[in-house]
Amino acid sequence: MLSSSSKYAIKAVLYLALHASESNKIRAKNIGGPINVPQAYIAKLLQELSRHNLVSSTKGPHGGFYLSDENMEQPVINIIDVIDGKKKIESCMLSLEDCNEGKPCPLHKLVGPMRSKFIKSMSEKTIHDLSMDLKDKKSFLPL
Amino acid sequence: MLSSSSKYAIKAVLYLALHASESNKIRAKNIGGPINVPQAYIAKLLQELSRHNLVSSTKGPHGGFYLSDENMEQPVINIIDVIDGKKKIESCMLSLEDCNEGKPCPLHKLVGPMRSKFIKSMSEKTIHDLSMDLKDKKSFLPL
DNA sequence: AGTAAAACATGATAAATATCATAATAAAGA
DNA sequence: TCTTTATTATGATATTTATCATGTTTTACT
Repeated sequence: MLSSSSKYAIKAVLYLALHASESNKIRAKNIGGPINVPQAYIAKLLQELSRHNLVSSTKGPHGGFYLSDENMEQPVINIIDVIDGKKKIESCMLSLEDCNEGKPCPLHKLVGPMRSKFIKSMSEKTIHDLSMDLKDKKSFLPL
Repeated sequence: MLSSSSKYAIKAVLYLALHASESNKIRAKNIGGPINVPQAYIAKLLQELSRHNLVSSTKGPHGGFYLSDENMEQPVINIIDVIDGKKKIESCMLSLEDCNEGKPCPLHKLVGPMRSKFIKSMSEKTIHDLSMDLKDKKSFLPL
């Protein structure tokens, strides 16, 4: 459903949402451990997210990654989009070129409505929303 | 969501459901074209399905692949299971080891219900069901 | 029996994804 | 301004997944 990269990216961003702030940036090195992802790899992903303004960062001493208020209001799907590309998640279940309501593939009716709902949730829920759940112990992250 | 292999396999099985029979078996060579999948690859996948009794086959002249009545009654999910493995589709959205109702990951509530429904449909709908839709022009396959 | 036509089994190659490593750049503090 | 600490940029390696190729076995027909 999601690539490992996307999963890693979401975990990392949520970790930042909970533990980092502009006055307490977190280095890439210190993120891999807690979320159980190879350090070097998460660093690369964070850079990609940074390039697309989904996370904030500063270089040098006391530098690191954190989320600005603007970053916090991004919907989850933007992370997936940057890492995997939106096409991947929206494309037909059987990868047919022209599969749509009018000319659905055999799995379309089975899957279509759920996927739409899924994409809708992912487009509405922001990082902030999800991190609130975590803070309220309505959901959990550690491995 | 599904691997290319699974998609190919489903397409091939549905193609057989529509066009093959015990008295009119279809060779691997003649399946790739219509469903737009490399011939050699679909052959390999069909063998795997055959090994697991999801399609029927006979060797030699006039041999080929077809679906027995028993094959027709298999739920779609069995194809996915043989090719991708069930774990893959059932596993947590963030690949957390112990993610469940009691200790859900941040995406669990967003995705969980849909996935359950998806798996349920896939477990109920048989090849026969889907091929009926195709015959009735309620759904379509070609590329 | 012998021959040809097919699946079957196995392994080799290619492409995509994930992971690792290294050098360049920027910012902070002495 | 120099040194240190961090991201950033880029490329190399490894692993997985998809694709191709080749030989073996089984079956039908002559």
